[in-house]
Amino acid sequence: MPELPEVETVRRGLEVIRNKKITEIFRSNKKLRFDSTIDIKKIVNSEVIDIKRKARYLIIDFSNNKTAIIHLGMSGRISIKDQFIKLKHDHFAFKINNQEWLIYNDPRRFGFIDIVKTDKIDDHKMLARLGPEPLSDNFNSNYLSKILNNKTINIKTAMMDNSVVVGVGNIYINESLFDSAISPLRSCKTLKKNEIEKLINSIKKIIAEAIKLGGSSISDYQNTKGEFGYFQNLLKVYDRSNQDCYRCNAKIERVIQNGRSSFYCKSCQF
DNA sequence: ACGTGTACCTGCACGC
DNA sequence: TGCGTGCAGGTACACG
Repeated sequence: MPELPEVETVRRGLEVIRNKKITEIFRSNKKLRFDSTIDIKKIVNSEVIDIKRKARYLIIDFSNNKTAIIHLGMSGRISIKDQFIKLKHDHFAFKINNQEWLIYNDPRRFGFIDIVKTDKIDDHKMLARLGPEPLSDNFNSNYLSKILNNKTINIKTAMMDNSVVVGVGNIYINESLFDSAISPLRSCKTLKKNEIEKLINSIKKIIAEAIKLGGSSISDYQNTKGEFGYFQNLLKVYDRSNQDCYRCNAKIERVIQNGRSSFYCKSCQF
């Protein structure tokens, strides 16, 4: 489900649990990406003191010096509901202040929850090798040129690597490459400085706009209130194979790169 | 050290 | 209707 804009939308929705107490916990016996032996009961009776996001990870700090790291995988969804009536694929749930429930549902189970000591969070193996946030000043053309100069892989695969830049997934990299008129097939090394600048600007613009619109609801993404995002209405290439290019009217092509679909226009992306 | 392919899992849309 | 196939927002790892 989620790239950075969707996770950020969920994070904002979780603000309603700030300063509230976890009064009860449910955990299914199904394994998520990590084993089900992680003891999430450690946070019962503690209060939520902060809700952050790093890359596509939700980071929830608790008053007892514990932190929950949650990733939504491909199909994870968090909702806040008045009642907890367990549905298929509900894998954990927190009762909040004895009144509402935060419920995690994930059919494919590629997501996870882990609980670590708050001061050890950066040691977590999933957070260890993350590149800059796309909207931060650290993600700039000096930084990116240095990285791309050494790479022989295609630009699309490189930009989806979380050690290069975080949170840019298959939807938004396809859109960003279209916006900057760069072919996803280009070898990193061949990008000129002005193209790198264009690409960075497109990524920043598109990610920011998608956050503003509450993310993209392609199939099942919803925010914590069960509402859909709107950015999918603005998608220009993603999932548009054989349809007309909005810029030049040629047909959008679909190719597979590193096992993922890429959509692009052969006649106006170079 | 880097690049590629595969595994993890369920559900859905499609064609026969 | 039913079955087989391919595809889906991500990430880590095992190979060459």
